[in-house]
Amino acid sequence: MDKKPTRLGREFFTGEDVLKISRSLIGKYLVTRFEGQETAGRIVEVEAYRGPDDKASHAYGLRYTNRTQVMYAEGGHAYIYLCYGIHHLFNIVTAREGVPHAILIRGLEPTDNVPLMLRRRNMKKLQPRLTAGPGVLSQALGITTAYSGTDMLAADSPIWIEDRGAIIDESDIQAGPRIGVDYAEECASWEWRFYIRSNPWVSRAR
DNA sequence: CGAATGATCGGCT
DNA sequence: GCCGATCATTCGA
Repeated sequence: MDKKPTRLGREFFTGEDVLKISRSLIGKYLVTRFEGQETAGRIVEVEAYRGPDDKASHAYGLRYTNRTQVMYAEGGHAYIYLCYGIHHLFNIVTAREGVPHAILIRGLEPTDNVPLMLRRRNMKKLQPRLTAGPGVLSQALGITTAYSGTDMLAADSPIWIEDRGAIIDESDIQAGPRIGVDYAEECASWEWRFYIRSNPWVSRAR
C-alpha cells in the first residue's frame, strides 16, 4: 500500500485470457485527469466481454462497425459507448490487435478528489450511488464517449490505470452472471462478472 | 430513411 | 418495485 503508484504497462492488457485480466483488474485504480484535475477510484467490480464467441459482446461474431472498431485495437485502449441514450459506459480493450476482448468497469470505490466527483454527479453527500454502477462512475470521473479510442498507455492520455501495490486475495473475489445481458441466450449465464464480496461500491442488481 | 433497441439510472409510488 | 428518460447506433427497407 505504501508503494509508489505505477501505471500498468502494455503487457498487462495484451494477454489472451480476458477472464484472468478481469480478475487482476480488481484492486487497481482508474484515474482521470481533465483540465489539471485528477480523480480516481479503486476498481471493485468488472465484467468480461470476449468478442467473437460471446453473444453479449458488441463484437460477437467479429461484428465490425464504426462504433466497435476500437474493440479490435491493441489492449490498453478505451472503448466507451452510450447506453440508453444517457450513460457513458467505460471499457478497457484487451488482447492483441484484431482480437476484440473488453472489460466493463462497473464499480469503483472513490479515492482521489471526491469533492469534484460529487460535483460532477450533482450530489452533496458521499454514498454508494456516487460510483457504484457503470454509468455513474463514468460521470463521476468525467468520462464521455468523446474519449473512446484513447490509448491509455500514451504518455498524455487523460485516462489510465494504476497499480498502487494493493494485493487482493482471490478468495475475496466473487464471480457471478453479468448484469443486463438476458438477450445473450446461453452466454447470459456465464459467470464473467467479478467483484469484491460485500463491498458497498459494487453495483446493486435490479 | 425509419424504427427499434439497449452491458442504466433515479425518481416516484 | 416500477417506469420513463433519451439518443447513438444498428439494421432492414
